[in-house]
Amino acid sequence: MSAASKTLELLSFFTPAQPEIGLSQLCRLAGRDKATTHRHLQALEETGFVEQNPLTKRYRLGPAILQLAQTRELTVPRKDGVDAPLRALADATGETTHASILSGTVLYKLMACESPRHSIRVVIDIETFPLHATASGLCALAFGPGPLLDVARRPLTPFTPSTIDSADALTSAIEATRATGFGRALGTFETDVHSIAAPLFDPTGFLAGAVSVASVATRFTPELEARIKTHLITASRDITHNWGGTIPANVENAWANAVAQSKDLEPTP
Amino acid sequence: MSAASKTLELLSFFTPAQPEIGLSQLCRLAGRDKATTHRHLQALEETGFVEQNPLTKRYRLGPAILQLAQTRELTVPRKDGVDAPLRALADATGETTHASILSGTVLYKLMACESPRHSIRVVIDIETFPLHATASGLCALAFGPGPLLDVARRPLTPFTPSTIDSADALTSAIEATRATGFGRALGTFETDVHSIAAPLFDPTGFLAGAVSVASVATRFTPELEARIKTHLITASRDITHNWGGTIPANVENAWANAVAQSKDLEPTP
DNA sequence: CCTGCTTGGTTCATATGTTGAACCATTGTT
DNA sequence: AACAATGGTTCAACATATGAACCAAGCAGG
Repeated sequence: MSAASKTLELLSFFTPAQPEIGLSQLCRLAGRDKATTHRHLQALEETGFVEQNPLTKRYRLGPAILQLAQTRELTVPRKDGVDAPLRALADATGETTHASILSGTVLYKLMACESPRHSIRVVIDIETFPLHATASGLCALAFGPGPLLDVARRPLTPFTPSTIDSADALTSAIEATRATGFGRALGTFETDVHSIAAPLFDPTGFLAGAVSVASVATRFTPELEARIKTHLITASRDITHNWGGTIPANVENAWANAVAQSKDLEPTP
Repeated sequence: MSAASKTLELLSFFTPAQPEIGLSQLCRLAGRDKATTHRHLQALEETGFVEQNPLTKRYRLGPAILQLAQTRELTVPRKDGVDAPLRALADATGETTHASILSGTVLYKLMACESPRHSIRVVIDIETFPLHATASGLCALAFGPGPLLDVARRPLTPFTPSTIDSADALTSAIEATRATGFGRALGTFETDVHSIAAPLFDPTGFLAGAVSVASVATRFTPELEARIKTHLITASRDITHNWGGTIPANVENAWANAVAQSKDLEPTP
């Protein structure tokens, strides 16, 4: 691992839950020497990526980040165009929703939105989504670039007893995702969290990310799942459209089939 | 310069004007070897700070930045609370306005706002403000932490024939800023750009940044200057208040004196 | 006042990771 | 076909990162 990577890694320890970190604390978190960490922090401070609270001497993220974020959003507008559909999806389903974007072989959280409907709800507090264990990840594997598969297989970390742990099981999960147009992850990342996700596409037709609804197992009935799926279709179409892309025909077809089947199996009373 | 700094420096070449940069181009911009730059980019890509456009193979800023920006804004809310006052200031003065924040010894651009009043207007296209040559910089020097002075003196780069080029001249400019509560830079950074700035403060009473109006020399009359100053006071109070701070008494007094004097000298007809 | 604990920060010999000229593979242009 | 771009890779030479040990400052308790 390069020195630069190690330096950049430090930034990932700053989260809304812990926005200010002291030198010693950061050493423990990163598992690195104090001198090393200090020099890394100095490099980050020089370039404006962190700054030191003059009162507490602790470090926090710096202003340079804001500028880069602005440039990024101008270059690849993603946050714009996600907010409204994500909120609408949360309102319609009464569950927590989130959107993620694929960069290289990593699926990053872009935004999450909780519905106030239930007091027990899922909170998304991870920054990147494991590809084999989440609904969004399955979408990425099913509709994203090929090399993703090699990366996903590498560790196949078992988060829960239900986590997919064999290459075969993963392949069939991916096939199911391709067939229905929805990623499905029932307690495979966190027990009692059931998620359904739909893919998102950019103007070039590539998979750009995923939108997902995370529900609590105890209230995840087939009716809810069907409702989530219909609203997911809308959300995915809206976001993809806002990003200047269109849903590929094969995905639209898969959705149509999936919805038709669920109607056959569970006819509305 | 550390390898990490060099890596981070690469990010600063991505701007709204040039959001996608190829490897060779970036080598030229950074003046570094191709292999070096490539490894740096890989480190940035691993951590999500840049991503490669799969079509053009060129690099652009990545999604990790957005998350950090969100955390930063939650930690130190600055953008919120600047937008409205800055816009109001631009409307009231008919000139380009901008806000900057101090981090360590560097004054970073936070946001700029152009007024559509005149078709000839100032455009802020720098990312950091030289302390000795800009109105905002003088505010930082006058009201900011002491060590800033040592840094400002180091190069004293002459941007225009009017740029302050001696330690004595700088000292008296800072004293003038302290006395009036306004930083004044008439063509010292760019010829024909006249700027007035007021300081901004955070909850701990430290100088947090500056708010500034940049006008075109040919229309910069004493009347306009007076109007800019009164509106700057409002903007500075508003932003500082939005950041949870208050204007120190000495600054308020300086403003009161400055406004009274300008009224004596230039009585309203 | 001292002792012990924490914190942020610095030093310097060691060796690890970084560097860049030269290299290859593709692509588009003349 | 030859040329000149592009992105990307290799490896010996060397510069730079590393971390144990160190200092100074602040704080709590006896």
